[in-house]
Amino acid sequence: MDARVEPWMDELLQLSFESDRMTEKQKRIVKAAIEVFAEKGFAASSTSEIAQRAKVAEGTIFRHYKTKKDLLFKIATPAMIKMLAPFLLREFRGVLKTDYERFDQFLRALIENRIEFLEQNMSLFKILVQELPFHPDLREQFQQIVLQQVMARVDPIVSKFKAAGQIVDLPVATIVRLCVSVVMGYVLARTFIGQQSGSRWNDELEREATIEFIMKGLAPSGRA
Amino acid sequence: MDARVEPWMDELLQLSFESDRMTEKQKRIVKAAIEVFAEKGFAASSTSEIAQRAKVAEGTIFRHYKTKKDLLFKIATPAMIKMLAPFLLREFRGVLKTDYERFDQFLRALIENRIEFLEQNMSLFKILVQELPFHPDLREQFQQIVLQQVMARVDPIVSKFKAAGQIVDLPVATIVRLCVSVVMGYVLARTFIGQQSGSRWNDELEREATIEFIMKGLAPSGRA
Amino acid sequence: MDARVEPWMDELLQLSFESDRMTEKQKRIVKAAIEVFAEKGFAASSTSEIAQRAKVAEGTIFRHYKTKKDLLFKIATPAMIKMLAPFLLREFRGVLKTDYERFDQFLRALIENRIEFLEQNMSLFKILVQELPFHPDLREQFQQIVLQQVMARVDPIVSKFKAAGQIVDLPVATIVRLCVSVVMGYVLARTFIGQQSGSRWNDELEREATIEFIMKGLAPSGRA
Amino acid sequence: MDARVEPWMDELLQLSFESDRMTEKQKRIVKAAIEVFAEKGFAASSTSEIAQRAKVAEGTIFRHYKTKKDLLFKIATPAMIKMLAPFLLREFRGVLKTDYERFDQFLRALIENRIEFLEQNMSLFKILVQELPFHPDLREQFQQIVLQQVMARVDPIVSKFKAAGQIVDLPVATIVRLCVSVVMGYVLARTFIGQQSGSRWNDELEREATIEFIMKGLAPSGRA
DNA sequence: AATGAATGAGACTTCATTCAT
DNA sequence: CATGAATGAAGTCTCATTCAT
Repeated sequence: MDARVEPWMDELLQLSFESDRMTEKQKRIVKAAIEVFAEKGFAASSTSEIAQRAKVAEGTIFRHYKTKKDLLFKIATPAMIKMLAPFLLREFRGVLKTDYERFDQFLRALIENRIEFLEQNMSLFKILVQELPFHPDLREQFQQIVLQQVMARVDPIVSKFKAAGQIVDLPVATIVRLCVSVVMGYVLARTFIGQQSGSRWNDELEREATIEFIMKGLAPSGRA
Repeated sequence: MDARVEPWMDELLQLSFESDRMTEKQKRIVKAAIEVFAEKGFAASSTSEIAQRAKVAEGTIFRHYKTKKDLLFKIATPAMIKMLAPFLLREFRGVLKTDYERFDQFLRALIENRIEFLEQNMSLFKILVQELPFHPDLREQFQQIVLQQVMARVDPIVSKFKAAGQIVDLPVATIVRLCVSVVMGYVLARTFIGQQSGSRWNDELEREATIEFIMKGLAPSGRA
Repeated sequence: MDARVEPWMDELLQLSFESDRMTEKQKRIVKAAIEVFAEKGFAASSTSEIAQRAKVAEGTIFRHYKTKKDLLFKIATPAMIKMLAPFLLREFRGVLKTDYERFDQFLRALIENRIEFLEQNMSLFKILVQELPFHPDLREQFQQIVLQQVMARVDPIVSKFKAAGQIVDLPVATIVRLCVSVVMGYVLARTFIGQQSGSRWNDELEREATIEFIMKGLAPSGRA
Repeated sequence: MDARVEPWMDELLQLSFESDRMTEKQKRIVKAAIEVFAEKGFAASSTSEIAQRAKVAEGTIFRHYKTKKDLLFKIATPAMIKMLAPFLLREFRGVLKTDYERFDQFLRALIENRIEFLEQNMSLFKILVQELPFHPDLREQFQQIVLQQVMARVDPIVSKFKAAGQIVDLPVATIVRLCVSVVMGYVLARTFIGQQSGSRWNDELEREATIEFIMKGLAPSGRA
């Protein structure tokens, strides 16, 4: 349970919180870059626009980030890590404590925690999702950090509930995939549909329906 | 049930099958463009590379498509329509006949039909998903064609199963969202994980688990 | 004597005379580039200035030459070859016919032929001399083409005169080095000093002195 | 014989030896600049690389040298002077004492002295040769210092040997040009060819051949 | 219809130089 | 004196698009 955080992970974690060490201008650059990348996509974003929005000279960007791609990576890597912080950091690990008695308690806690995060970091999330398919190195990072680290921490918890007969007997990876799909779908729908002017999106209802859907979907099969 | 296909829809449908009217070179251009767009993303693709792959002169592309964006649209619009063909075209509407007795029969038929399509048109699908966020006009088309048209046809069917007490009493939009999320998650996982060299992806198991997950998740709540 | 021209050499030779195949604009670009490179040096030359002088758009340069460096190379390689044409091409080989009875006849013929060439191609020569130290690949080409090819052709001739006791018994390479040094010195002085306004450069005298200096310097040692 | 050193020359001479007054950092800057300039050429060298190699901040360079070009000049001018030191400075003037009985003694002494210097200052020499063509002000300095000063001192010596019938009756400038050409050719060949791995450069032989070549080339013509 | 040379706007990036600390 | 972050002009190069052939 007390899975140790590897040393290199510590380093990464610090990376993701080093915004303290950034100069004022660097922060403006990163903020502007996140905005522009999210709005137009990485390839369609120009460093000149980023510079303008950040109110710095274009050259300043390249003093801090060797290339445009470097800027993307220096944004994307910490973003990944922040998304996983609850799974990695001791102080965040409260949400993962295994003494939830019921799976739906655990699921609800996790989902609510991450949904909140995603909503506050929609742009980062969008950039990640958009660019992962086009940058093999980014994708590898994602696999190593997200898939492996998260799975390593989630597996024992899910396994426990499986053993307790609370959820269906499927591979943990499959269970996680199903959960993630549904939650992502919820977040996307909320973002796209919810933003539309005339739409009526009853968030409470949708969230409840989503969680219940997962719970029922994962209920042990031979329940009858 | 025999929802009429509106006139403008006819036009669109023809658009999506007008490959017959295309010259040999046009077909090569479209094929090359789909490849390149899917590989690198629209913004990072160059017309020159498309021309090279299509083995035509750069100028030829612009003889058929006013701009690069026009090329994207002339690819994306038919793509959307092809994806919806089963919902729109009479001859395809077999999969949607409402005389399925059970919801899972209907779901299974639909899912299998569309999964097959997606797999054969992965590039088109990828382009659509990638570019929708960046092209409001494309997005609007998507909403008008996909959301409205499909919902118009799916709604009565789902409503029937709801009325029959076979599935949970949630808004049809919510039910569709949940289904689509899960299916997309399945397709994505299959594509990403399945392609990895050392991975063991038991497709039959995963697909069955996915469908069962949906079925259970949508089972009427007060079932007991 | 009828040393065959190797196949790859044929190719190179054609390269150096393919100006026929060049479009009007390409010729202007090359001409402008030679001018600017010679005036400012390669590194200090800007493609924008070259474009202006050639009266083409900057982009046009890069349609024909992938990079600025490519432009340099596409200029330098044929330049080297043209300089060696008399040593390589059959039709030029008149100057090298070995039936000169005396070494000074041979030397004089060669020098005058090459001096004339150098004067008509001063810019090319200057570029070569300036850039050779900074481009290893160019230097290697130079060594393979100039040093090896020329030496292969000059060696038998010089050896003959050596055997005939007309010139000093030193390694051919040394003899060539001494001759080349002196001729280069003559050309450089002529160019630098001769161009100065108030200078009195008696070309006939200098050239004669130069050739006589070489002849005497290379006279057999134990002449007495 | 005791040609006075003009006052302004004193200043220059001190310039070239003022390294004593340089701070530690200045010395590092100059050393780094010489390295980089020689390696890449002035135009292709960046002040940032110089700063890095000198292990000083970029700003520091500009505290001591107003511009990059100023740095070049502050390097090049003393370099010229050092090269001429034997001709200018009293204490060095030993090599130039006119009481050599034979011209070849004088020549040998001078050549050996300068060759040694060149080899120990190859980078400086290379920079000078490379940049002279592109900086008119540098060139003018060179002409005023080198050509005029050196000629003023060399002329009487060479004239003496001419008068004594030891060497050919050509203008002193011509004689000097011939000597310099040959010596430069020797130094260049030694540097380029001698550095190559598999090359066999017999330095003693080459140097002796070079000097003998000059001697014979300059021998009085009507000697017979 | 097809070509591909030509264009020029604009992309990313470098760099000498300045200046507040 | 020294620093190094910041600048913005200028550099190389790409690219969608046009047009004469």
